[in-house]
Amino acid sequence: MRKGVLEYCILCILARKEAYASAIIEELKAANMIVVEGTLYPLLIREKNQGYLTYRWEESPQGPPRKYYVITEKGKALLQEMDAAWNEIVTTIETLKK
Amino acid sequence: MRKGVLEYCILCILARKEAYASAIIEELKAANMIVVEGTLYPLLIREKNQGYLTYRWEESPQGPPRKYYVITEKGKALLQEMDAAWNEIVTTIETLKK
DNA sequence: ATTAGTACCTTGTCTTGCAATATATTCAAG
DNA sequence: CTTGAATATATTGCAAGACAAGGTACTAAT
Repeated sequence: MRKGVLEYCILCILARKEAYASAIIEELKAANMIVVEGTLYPLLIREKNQGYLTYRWEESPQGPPRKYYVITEKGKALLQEMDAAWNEIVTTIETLKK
Repeated sequence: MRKGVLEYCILCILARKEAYASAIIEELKAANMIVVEGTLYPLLIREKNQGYLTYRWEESPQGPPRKYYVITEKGKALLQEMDAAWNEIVTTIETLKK
């Protein structure tokens, strides 16, 4: 059921601070949402291709360089839309539960 | 983003009272969730095949007979799981939003 | 050199949402 | 008595997304 909410979660995370894929996975896990790399990488690439995200390379203190993703203005606009959509869904469920 | 939540909505509706497809669509529309027939029928059939729903025919006061879907015990159990999953997702979003 | 750890990426499969279209029943109007 | 409108159910074909599995590449320590 988490399907579709994932994209929203990613934008929420990146709206607060830029991050690289493995860090995003960790943060989601801490928030109780399990995501694997095979899901996340294509998603990030899609978002980047659509102009919602951009990225820059940064050296890692240990291991290969990291790809830090950054949310764009367009991405912030999308996030606002998704905030609204999310609230609507929550309201819908509440309505059906009453 | 509504993806995946749909199944949950259907079970919520049918947990309260049995209903036929067109009525479910109307109820969802009233709760602000647009669903079309090509989405709902396959979903209902899947649920039935997995034993979460069953149905019975009933004459309509006007038009062709209606297929009233009824939630099963197994369906109620699934609904409980989905309640838990849904609450978890809501909590996750709240965590990420803080 | 080899291994372990970290990180990025791709391929193939399955599920799901939807547009478009088809089929069937009832009833009323011509 | 057939045509059309309204109500219902159902299928097909396409596209998007989630994920398991597998692959590539860089760094540092042994």
